[in-house]
Amino acid sequence: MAATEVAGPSAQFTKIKELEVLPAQGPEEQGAQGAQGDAVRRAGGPLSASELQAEGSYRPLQGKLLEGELALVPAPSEKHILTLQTVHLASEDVEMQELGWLSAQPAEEVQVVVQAGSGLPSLLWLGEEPPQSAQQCVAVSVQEELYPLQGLEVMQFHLLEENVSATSREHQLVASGAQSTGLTKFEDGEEEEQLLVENPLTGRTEDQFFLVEARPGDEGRDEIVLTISNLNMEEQQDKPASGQADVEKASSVKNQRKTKAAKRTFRTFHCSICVFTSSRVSSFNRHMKTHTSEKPHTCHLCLKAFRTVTLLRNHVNTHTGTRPYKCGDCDMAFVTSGELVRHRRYRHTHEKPFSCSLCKYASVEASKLKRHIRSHTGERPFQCRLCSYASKDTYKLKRHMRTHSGEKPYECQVCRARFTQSGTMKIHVLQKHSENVPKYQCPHCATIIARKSDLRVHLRNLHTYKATEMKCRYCPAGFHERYALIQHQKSHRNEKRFKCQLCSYACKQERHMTVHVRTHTGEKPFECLSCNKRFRQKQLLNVHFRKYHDSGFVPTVHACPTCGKGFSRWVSSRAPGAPGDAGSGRVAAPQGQIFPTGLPSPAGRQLGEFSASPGSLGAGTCF
DNA sequence: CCGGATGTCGCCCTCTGCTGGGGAACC
DNA sequence: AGGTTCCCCAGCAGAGGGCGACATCCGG
Repeated sequence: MAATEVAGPSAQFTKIKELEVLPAQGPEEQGAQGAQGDAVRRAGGPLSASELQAEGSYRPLQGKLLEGELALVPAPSEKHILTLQTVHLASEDVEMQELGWLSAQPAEEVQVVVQAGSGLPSLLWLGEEPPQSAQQCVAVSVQEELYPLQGLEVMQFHLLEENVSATSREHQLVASGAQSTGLTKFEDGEEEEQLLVENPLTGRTEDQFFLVEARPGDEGRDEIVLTISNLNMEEQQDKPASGQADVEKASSVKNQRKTKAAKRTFRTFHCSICVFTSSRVSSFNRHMKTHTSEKPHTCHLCLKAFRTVTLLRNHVNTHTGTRPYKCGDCDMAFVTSGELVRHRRYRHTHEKPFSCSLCKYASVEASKLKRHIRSHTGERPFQCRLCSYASKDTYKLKRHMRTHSGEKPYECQVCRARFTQSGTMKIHVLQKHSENVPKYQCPHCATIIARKSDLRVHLRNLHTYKATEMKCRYCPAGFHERYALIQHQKSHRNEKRFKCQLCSYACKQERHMTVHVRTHTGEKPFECLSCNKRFRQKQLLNVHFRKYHDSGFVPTVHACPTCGKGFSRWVSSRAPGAPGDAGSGRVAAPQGQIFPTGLPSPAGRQLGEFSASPGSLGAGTCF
């Protein structure tokens, strides 16, 4: 192991966390890419079983990295993905002392403790002697606040380059759900592919393999114990003459697997169209069919073609209604087993394998998590072609398009009113055509409001504390809540606030005081254009004009039902607020006259009483 | 080759909450 | 008589649940 020299990193270490998954890949691919100096990322390629499992809990970590908040405490059974993060280190300038030091001894298995959340990466190199520079090390940065350690049971640390002289290096960290060792999850062929190493001098590169298991240290989340299993040690001692590398593992199980692997002669099949590789020719052949458009199996009902008989059968089942997969807990049945599994998660088990790292949201499906994440990122991929609106999903855009088309697909069955959204119609039916409509009582006043959202507006407008004091219009009192102010001002309502300076007259309305003051000043601003007679009130002028200068004017006479005597006015003296009262403190008379209740008027009148003043029109008239 | 497991895309639905116009009450 | 206030109401968008249909992977 001492002979193993960790290749020097470039100016940037590729390391622990990044937004995307870095799937494992086959040795041929690695070799090819290494030769090209490219990154090993298999973007868009199919994921391995372990990756697929890990992807089940895809967690975008970028936002958290930036904000540095939100500690995750998921259930131990949750799956998490460990992604890679690029750590930029100016290799020549890095002060080694500034970083933590981890030395992986040339033993089969080494345990080191990393202080979590320190922000600084620790440097890990192989051997007892300190490295000459950071370039000979691998950066190990564990930011424990980014993910729960109990979810990271095993990692495989894969160094792709073998020499200090290399210009760049790549590391792969693969999260695995295996219980004890990451490699136990691999099927034979996969494992062998993982373990194959090429040496450039012999046509293969000599890679470094480590198995890194991370778990919380004794201090809980304050430190992290990395158990580093050296997978290269015996390779140095026991390299097969064929040149094919053999990689050792720490456990006896691994040793057995290594022996098994060493006995095999491998050949990998590399897809010329994509990055797929396989050690099984059957898998390879099957994969190659995915690149053809050949769909030999046609539905006899709709002529749609499918690649396999199974797909065709599932499709035909959608025509026939055949649903072989029946839910044991309800009456639902499905065409495929996957639909049943998903249904059971939604309705019965409530298992939600996809968790958001930024909030508590979890979902049954990855697509739902993907959609949810847009609410954090603000991403709106679906742009309206007619306006600036952009949506986070296709359905919202489609719904939005109704605002342009005017389409109202939802019709009320009672009144035939149409609505753009079903929810709007539902509220309409509830409020307009239902009994026992729920009402919302304001917790601060007696107001009852039909909709919760309107109650919210009510609370906002009337019961929100205002920093600046609001003054009463009529007195010096001040209030911080609008509702209290209004209630207080209402207490002034029946006050005769306007007091005459020259006599004891008082009234509620300023305009009445204006008229009254004219009785003191003698002012008569309203002049009859026909006879030059002047009046203090416009209303008096109007009455005068009709009576004396309008030949077509016929005064209405109200006859007393008892004696038949005629009167000019019918006075109603209903109590304010009673039906017929406009609520404005005015009393309506059948002639259309309005009596300001605040003005001096015949007192003590009851409904049906007659106003009889001395003068014309029999016993009483105001003319 | 088959079939189960898993992933992906799309559609539709519900629930929720905000907004602004209308109209009646109020001042 | 006119301005203001406030509840009613429909419009509209955000977020999430549930399912249909199909594709792909992989073990047997």
